[in-house]
Amino acid sequence: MPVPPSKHPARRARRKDVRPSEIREAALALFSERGFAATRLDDVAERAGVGKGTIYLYFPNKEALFRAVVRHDLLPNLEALESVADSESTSATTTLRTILFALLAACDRPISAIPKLVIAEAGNFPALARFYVEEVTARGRRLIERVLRRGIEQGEFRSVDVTLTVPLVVAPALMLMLWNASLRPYAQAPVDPAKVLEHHLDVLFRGLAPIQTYP
Amino acid sequence: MPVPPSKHPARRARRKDVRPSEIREAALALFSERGFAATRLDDVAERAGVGKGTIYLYFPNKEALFRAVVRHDLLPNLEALESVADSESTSATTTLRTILFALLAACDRPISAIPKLVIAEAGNFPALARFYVEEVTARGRRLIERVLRRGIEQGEFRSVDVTLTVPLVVAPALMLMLWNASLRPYAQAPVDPAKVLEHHLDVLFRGLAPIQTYP
Amino acid sequence: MPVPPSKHPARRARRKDVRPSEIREAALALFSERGFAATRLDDVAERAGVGKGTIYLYFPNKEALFRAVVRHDLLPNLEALESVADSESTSATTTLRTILFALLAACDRPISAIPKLVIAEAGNFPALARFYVEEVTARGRRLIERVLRRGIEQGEFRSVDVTLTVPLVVAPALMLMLWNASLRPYAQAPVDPAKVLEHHLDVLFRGLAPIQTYP
Amino acid sequence: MPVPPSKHPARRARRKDVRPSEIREAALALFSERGFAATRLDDVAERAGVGKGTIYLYFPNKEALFRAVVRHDLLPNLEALESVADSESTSATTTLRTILFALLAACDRPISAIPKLVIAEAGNFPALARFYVEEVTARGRRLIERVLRRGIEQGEFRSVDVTLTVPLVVAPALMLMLWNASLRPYAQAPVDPAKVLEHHLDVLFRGLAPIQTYP
DNA sequence: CATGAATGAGACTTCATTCAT
DNA sequence: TATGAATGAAGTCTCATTCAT
Repeated sequence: MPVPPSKHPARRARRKDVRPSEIREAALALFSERGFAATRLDDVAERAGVGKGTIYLYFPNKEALFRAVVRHDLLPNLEALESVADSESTSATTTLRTILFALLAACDRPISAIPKLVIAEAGNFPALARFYVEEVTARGRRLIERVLRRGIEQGEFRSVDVTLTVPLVVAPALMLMLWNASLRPYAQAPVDPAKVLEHHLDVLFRGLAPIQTYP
Repeated sequence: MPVPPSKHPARRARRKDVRPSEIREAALALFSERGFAATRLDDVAERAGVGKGTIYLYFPNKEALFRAVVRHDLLPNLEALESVADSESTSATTTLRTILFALLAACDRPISAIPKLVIAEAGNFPALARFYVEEVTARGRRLIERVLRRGIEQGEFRSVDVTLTVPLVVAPALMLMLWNASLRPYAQAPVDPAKVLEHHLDVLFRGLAPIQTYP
Repeated sequence: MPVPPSKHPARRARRKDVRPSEIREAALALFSERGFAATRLDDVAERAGVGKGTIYLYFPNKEALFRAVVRHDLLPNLEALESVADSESTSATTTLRTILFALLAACDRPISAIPKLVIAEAGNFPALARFYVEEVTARGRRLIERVLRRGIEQGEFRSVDVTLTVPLVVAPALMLMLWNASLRPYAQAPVDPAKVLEHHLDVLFRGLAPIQTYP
Repeated sequence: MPVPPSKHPARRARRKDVRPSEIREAALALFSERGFAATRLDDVAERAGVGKGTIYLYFPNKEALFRAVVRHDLLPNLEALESVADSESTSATTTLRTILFALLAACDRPISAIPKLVIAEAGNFPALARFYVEEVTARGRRLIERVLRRGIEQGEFRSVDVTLTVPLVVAPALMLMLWNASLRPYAQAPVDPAKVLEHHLDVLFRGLAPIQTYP
């Protein structure tokens, strides 16, 4: 019954409102490495530098922590992308380049593991999958569609079906993200993601270029 | 004289060498739905129509079953693709189309869940990840590279860096596969994968088209 | 992940259909000593001579085990009492004596701890409390009422309100049962329960005796 | 100049020596509902309107709180009963009536749950059980014995063994108390406790009446 | 060969207790 | 004095694995 005295007096000094973030960060790191089921909350606690029970002060259970991890940073980042995309001061071409390189840059941040996690666990967490589809996938799709439409209106792209084009635009960037989050450590000679993306934009923009008509 | 009871005469009558396949199939189906950790061997056994202990007659443990599931069908399918790719009777353009539509067709088969599984579990099964990288990813990459090189030599494509081009070619097809295996059930208005792929090929081939020089 | 081989080959030899009884018996013994919450399932398992997980083969959770423990032996015993009570071959006086001494005899059996358990946990298990009230308490009450009515009709007892009389009849026996199951080990000079019951019947029957009228 | 924050001025203003009572009252209420183990100290603190840590300022641990809850009000009440019983100004019959109705009246107060609690937890807290047996049960027994003896001496009762008679006298009242504290909420048509007690006294006093001898 | 009852390590979760503020 | 965030021991329950039949 009795609990012996603890030995981490320094911990309590930290501001209590950063605890949830620290726990989420630790959880994201471990979920990324091992997936949801294979991550033990003990390890999350240790990595966050808190006691095992502390997690439960901020998250009612493991699944809720997982949801929080997935949802927390996604929308701010998506909104940042949207504001970039909808500032019409630049060409659609430049905007797409900016967006895709922003995705590439995100590969160095923990958040880049989230797509892998959601893909892996969609079957076990339908509500989360729906959230992701509606708030991330669909919103991202509409974002790209707007840019593509603007490009077509401004004569940068030929008149393609934007709905069919979105996947082509984002697929290489997403693949780099997934690759980065899962198989890259096991690959021998990694290709330079930035070069791939540059090449992708080159081929894509040629493929979308207005058809030259000669008088 | 009474005959001793014999409860499962039918089961034993089946050819014993189909058991492993049945177990692998059941396991693949469940791993696809729930992932490796969340799949119970009881459920695999039930779905395969065998007793729980029977699995251990053919696979030493759960991880080995997972490896077998991942490895079993991949190489035959890859070899089939390779033989298609290397039959030089057709244009590179046609070959690529054939390959990508073969990937799309695989989306209706259980095997299509394997990339998702490998991506999800790479961190937990390094040996499997290495196998996949070397025997599937790298081999597939070389396969596409050969076709691209042939296309360049034959004047179908302009002279691009094939290593950088491979991801562009396959990314949309892989994305469709992953989407299909995870988030599609939660999406509202699904796009037609075949149309996407057709559009992808259209844009890709325009993007790779030899640069027109005018005299 | 892997579980090392076990070391209780002999256990499996027992007939599997006695397992639930063994587990219930062990659980009843421990619940009686410590109450529901303070009883660890590990201890139940150890006492039953089975592994910890074995309990879950027969009972879905601790609460279900508790319910099973409470419900299992009650009804058969109550039915036995009812058949005694309703065999009208003897006087109501004798029948009551038989019933109360049967309750006293039950004090030496584990089942005698059940009233204590139910009283203690009624607040936490309303469904169980309702079951007990309806199937044990109310049924027992009706049983005694029938005997009392018979006694009145046969002129053994004066014409009392049987509903009000039932508690008077059973209270001392129940108190002995509760005493036995909880505080008796801590008492110094125990009174002889049989003597108490005998005295109770003496006083009770005098108190219920028909009023003598003299001509 | 700003005034430093002071969040709970009202609480601290309360006389500090009422805190323990408030905590005991809250604890008694919750222990009664749920039992010792199932009651969380958080809930006790909340109900008492204090912080969780405050409990430990007055009680070294949960068990000590339980002991305090059990012991606090018992002795004063018992003493009150004793002073009633030992004021010889009335008949033993009236005294017994007064005592039993005092017990019945206590059923409406939280203290009435204590017998249930002690019965439930005797096995886990032997020291408490011994206290209860010696200071409550035995003392109560002696109290009733004195009254019975007085009644016999005064010719109100026939010459019975008082030790054997005590349980008969108190059992119905205790049963009403236990019933009230546990199963009553689940019963359909409750009997009127006062009527039961009145009937009990009627039957008891007839049963104890001196035997009429006719010259 | 095949089975499924049995096992126990291990994970999630709770909550009594502590202590810096 | 009072608080409540933090802790970690301990309990319930799951499930991969074994083995007697």
